[in-house]
Amino acid sequence: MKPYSQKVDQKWQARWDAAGLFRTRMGADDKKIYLLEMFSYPSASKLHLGHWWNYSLPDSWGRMKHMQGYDVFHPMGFDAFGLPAENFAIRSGIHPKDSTEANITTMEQQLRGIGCTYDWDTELTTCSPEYYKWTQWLFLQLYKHGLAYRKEAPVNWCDSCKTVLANEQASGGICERCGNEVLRKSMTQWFFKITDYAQELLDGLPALDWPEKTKRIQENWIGRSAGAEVTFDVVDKDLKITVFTSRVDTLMGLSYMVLAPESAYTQAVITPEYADACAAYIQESARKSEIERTGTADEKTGVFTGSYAVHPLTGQQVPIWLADYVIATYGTGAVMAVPAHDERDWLFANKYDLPILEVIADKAGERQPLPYCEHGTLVNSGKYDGLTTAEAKKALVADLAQLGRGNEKINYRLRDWSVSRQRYWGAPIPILYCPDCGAVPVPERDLPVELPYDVEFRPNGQSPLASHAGFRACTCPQCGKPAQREVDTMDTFVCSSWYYLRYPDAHNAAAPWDAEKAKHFMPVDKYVGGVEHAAMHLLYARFIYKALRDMGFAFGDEPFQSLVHQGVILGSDGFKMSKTRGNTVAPDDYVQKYGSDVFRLYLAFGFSYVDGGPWKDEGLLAIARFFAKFQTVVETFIEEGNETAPAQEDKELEYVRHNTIKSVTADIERFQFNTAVARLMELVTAIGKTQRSGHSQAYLRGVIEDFVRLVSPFAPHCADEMWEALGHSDFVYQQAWPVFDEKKLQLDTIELAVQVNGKLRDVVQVPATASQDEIKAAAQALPKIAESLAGKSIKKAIVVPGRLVNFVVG
RNA sequence: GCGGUUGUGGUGGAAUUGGCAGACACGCUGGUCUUAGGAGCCAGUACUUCGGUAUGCGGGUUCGAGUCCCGCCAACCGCACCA
Repeated sequence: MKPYSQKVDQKWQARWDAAGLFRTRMGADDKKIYLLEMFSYPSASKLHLGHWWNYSLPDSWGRMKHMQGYDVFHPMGFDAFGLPAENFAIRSGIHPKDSTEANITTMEQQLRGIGCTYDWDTELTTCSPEYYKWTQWLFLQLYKHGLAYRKEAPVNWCDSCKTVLANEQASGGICERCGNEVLRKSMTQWFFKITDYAQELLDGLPALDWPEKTKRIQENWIGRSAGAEVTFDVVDKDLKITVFTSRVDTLMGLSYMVLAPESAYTQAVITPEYADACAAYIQESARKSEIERTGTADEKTGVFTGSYAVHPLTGQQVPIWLADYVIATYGTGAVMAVPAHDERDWLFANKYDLPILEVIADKAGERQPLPYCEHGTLVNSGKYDGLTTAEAKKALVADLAQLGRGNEKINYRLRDWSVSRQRYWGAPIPILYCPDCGAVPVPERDLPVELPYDVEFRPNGQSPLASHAGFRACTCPQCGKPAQREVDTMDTFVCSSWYYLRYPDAHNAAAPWDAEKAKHFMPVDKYVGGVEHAAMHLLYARFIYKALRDMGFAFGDEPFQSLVHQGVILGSDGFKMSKTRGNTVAPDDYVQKYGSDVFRLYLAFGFSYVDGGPWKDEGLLAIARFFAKFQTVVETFIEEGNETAPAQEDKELEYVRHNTIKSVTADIERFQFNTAVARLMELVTAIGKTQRSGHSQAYLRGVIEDFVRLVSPFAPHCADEMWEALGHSDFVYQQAWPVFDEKKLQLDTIELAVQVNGKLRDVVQVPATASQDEIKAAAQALPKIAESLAGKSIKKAIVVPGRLVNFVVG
């Protein structure tokens, strides 16, 4: 047996490969596990610690599952389109395709070095035509079913990345990629109708085995709000304005209306007299960045439009204003203002001297200082006086509905997913524009629309593909006239919204997936990746999966049944690893010195998987020591030979052995790798002890082989090396996972804590079969307890089986 | 502002449903074996005035609270003028 090192890794990786050990059976086996980690972005730097952390530990889980008899499908691929490669190309002049392909080659090598159970036969790369052909096909399906559409809309524009961003990628007015401020710009863009699925995306959350935190983030992002729509006439105009409000109960306190500067109603209500002032205001707010607009929440600005709206119930006329505290893309872009009961309206009304009408008192009917934004009782509201907020909502909506002026309405903060990107390195949108036929989808038989190589990708404010004549010029498939291709590419999140469906049949040239295989393998049983995708990838993928179901590709309702977010490994200084801080850890250095298994086992042992924590070199040394220890145990066993003696069990060791099997199995199952390793350490200590005392070799073999099986998910190379040295010619991966024997965990005597009034006083040894009375008697007989109880009366004695006995005395 | 997470020894971290707080390690101390040891083995290691006190702080429920409830504090995360 060779002492464990990187050489051992290489030896076994080669053998596993040759044996095709990790190839999935792909049969109609009922016991399947689809294990998936979020695929990697092909970066120029080597695999970093985060990759090891993200990939090696779920791999341990998958290895156990395989040994438990599951057909484990564990694929890996590359999310290969996207801005970093293109930005790198702009800096270096190296083509994104070339750099990406080179990076992938390197990363594959390094990923193999971890020793994960990937089925490389199903590897996929989103930037290859064989993949993006189907991304384009997906776009066409969505288009065909009205879920992809084109509209001019205010969008998030990053002037540094020269592209539009989805709301999810421009959160807080900051570009998710480069950190620059995002500008608002009106552009014609392609959108996916994710809002059609808002309610279902919300409803599906409770049943998912996902971190609650992540569900909250999605819930928050979808932002359901129940309220009402109210429609107002505009004086002297043939125009109705509909607003959304969650406080229709305050309708009688209406004192003005506000439109977002970019709302659809805006231009129609501006009277000639106020045209200049309004135009100036609209221009001014368009110029402001998202940050400027939201940063000064207390400072409201606005301008009167010259028009008046009519209160649908009282007929009273109220002025219509423009103000950029109203958001064009939420609700209808128009709101009714009730300054007495809304903080924003309060500030605005005070600033511009608009009337303030108090209509809500508190629940007891007492008037409150304004603005009063709680629920309460109606006052000054005519026939609605005295109703509670909830009652008033119902009554008002009913009255409005009779007049055809209102209805209940659910609103969502979620907006449609903007997927157009004015960049080169992405999947071309499979649409063309014909002067006669308009936007025409590329026929499916003509897919893929290939991304040309010889393109000037340095940004000049328009899509790089626009300047490639050969790409742009095409023929309309409907009328045969010259037409022009769409020159924008798709958001890379489109590519990653469906990749999990492609894996089982990654190289199928005839279809995006094999329906039978997809049905068999979906949903993903365990999905592992960073929490930063909570409101992006994880939401998009759920949407696409549901949309596919509704388009007739029925796999199920949810793609990822169980989700785990790995924590973050910090530098040894406790800060996030960064090059500028100089606290990064390069896995390669450690792996060369200690081998993959030592590194993996340290990752398993040193941190809680979902929390992460600071890196410590000393921890790694401790694991190296543990390796030396258990290899010595195995070597000593082999050298001693003599397995002919009768196999005589060691009772104490049997207890540790079966306790280890039980705990390690449960701990790996719930991703508590650190405690699993702790139990393995206890087992090795116990085996060592037995080995040094008088022992039966024939018995020890069984225990040692169990240990090798149990440690193999964390240290697969070293495990196979030991397995071979123990005389086997197959792989540990093919062995059955040990099963614990409950009988071995039952001891003859057990130890119970003895408390007096809840305070620990002593412990008592009793036979495992002792009755409650016998336990009480034994406990009272203890000198310390007798002393504590002396002169006091026992009011109650509580016996918790297997745990403790508590005497309550007065 | 709203929603959420976290807070345990010198350190990393344990503690299924409330039931012996600090598993397993690191570090430290002592012993042992060694020509030697950054190795192995054994023991100790929260604080303590030895009665007790301890899981961010203050209350509460309970025979019993790190765990449940209420109120604070701190750090972090998500959303944020969403009507």
